[in-house]
Amino acid sequence: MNISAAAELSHLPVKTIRYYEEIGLVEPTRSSNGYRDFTDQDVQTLKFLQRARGLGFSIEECRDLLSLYEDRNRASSDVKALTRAKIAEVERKIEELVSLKRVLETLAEACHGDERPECPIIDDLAGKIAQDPAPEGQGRK
Amino acid sequence: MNISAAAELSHLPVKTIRYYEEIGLVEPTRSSNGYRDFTDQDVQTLKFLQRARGLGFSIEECRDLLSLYEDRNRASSDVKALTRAKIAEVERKIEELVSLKRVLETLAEACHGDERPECPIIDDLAGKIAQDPAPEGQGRK
DNA sequence: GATTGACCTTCCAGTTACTGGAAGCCCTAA
DNA sequence: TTAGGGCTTCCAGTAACTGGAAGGTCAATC
Repeated sequence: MNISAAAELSHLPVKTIRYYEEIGLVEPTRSSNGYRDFTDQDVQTLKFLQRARGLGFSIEECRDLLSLYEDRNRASSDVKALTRAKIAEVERKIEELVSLKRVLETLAEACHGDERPECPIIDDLAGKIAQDPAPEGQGRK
Repeated sequence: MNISAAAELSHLPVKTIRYYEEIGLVEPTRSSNGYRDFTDQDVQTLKFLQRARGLGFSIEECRDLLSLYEDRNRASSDVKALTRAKIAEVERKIEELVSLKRVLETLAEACHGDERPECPIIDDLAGKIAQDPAPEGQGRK
């Protein structure tokens, strides 16, 4: 089948498929007219890539997974290890984002958000760590 | 001061500072020998950028924040709006990652992870949605 | 004065994973 | 035969740097 059919079946853009061929993830044969000719197996590979990329595996990880996929003798533990590592990575990213969100929320809450120019967000970015003291009343009203 | 001093004070790599100059985020003057000469104000700007980037603002958002920073008449509501939008973005990313993590965990848990080649992770990636039937016993053993 | 070594400069290329666009075949239907 | 759509390759651009090469500058040392 032609590239557009493969694209439709694999839910990948045509451009992406050409790119995957360029970096050696798929190797469709060519018809006499020079068009790429995808087999059902090629489409399977593309679908595999589409799913793995959607799960956050990098291209290089996909390459590894693909060789495990094609290796009828691989140990499932190898695949599981890759998946566990990816889970840990995702967890780290989540934690980073959560703490980032906390900082942003603190800033947003401190900002009155009106027409006045005073802005604790800008002040914080500028390095004026507001301190925001007065735990026992003593500052401004 | 020279670029390495500015780098130390702003906690930014030298290369990054040169890049920021290239894209117009800082404009240090030049000494007679051609070296960049950073003022304390320039370093303030660099620190500002370092913090804002660390909080996940893109370069273009940093540019906006910077012009708000430099605009003594800006309304704090403008800054707050940018921050709120960023919070929403971070929340979306967190949700995506959480659901991604759930999928990966489901796969990892289903995988026995031993020397045998059968692997539900690979099967899933390959599109064999395991179905995982046999709820009333009937299959092997 | 010469040399060493750190620091500075510019410029080019590479990273990740595509995406857009131009120029130009190929194929089918009207 | 012409129009259209699909296909090809190749080049460039994205985001935000990072690495490296080639070469100028400076301060200290011999």
